[in-house]
Amino acid sequence: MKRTKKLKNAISDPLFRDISFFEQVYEVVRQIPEGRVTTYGAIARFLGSPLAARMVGWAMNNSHFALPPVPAHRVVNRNGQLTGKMHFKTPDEMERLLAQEGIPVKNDQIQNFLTYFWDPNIELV
DNA sequence: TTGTTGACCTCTT
DNA sequence: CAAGAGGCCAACA
Repeated sequence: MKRTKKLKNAISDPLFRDISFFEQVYEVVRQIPEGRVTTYGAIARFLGSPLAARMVGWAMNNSHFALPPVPAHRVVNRNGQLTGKMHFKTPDEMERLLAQEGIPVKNDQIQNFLTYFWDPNIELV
């Protein structure tokens, strides 16, 4: 499918949504329950591309445009680090949102990460 | 159109 | 055990 121009519109215009890798990522992220987190790799694997974790990162970068809003703060890297915190409105936004949901964060690192980890490959059959 | 660059992960020296 | 490279898909110059 030709999608160069179309996809560009889809990204820049939230109302012009298209089924793309990005959209799939958004869908998964929206399924993350409150107070739980998942990883880029888990999402990538769930979408059928275990090695496409970087793309998930890219998707999150554009998640600001997505409607309905995507809880991007619930996605961290494999170690439970808040690697994307600098891409929020304010650097402490991500940590604040997580803490608000009852997830302890210290030095950009989620404490007891495995306790809060939510794997779409298991939860979403 | 080609090359570089990502909010990353995994396998290989 | 540490370090490097490859891989994925899309954006941008």
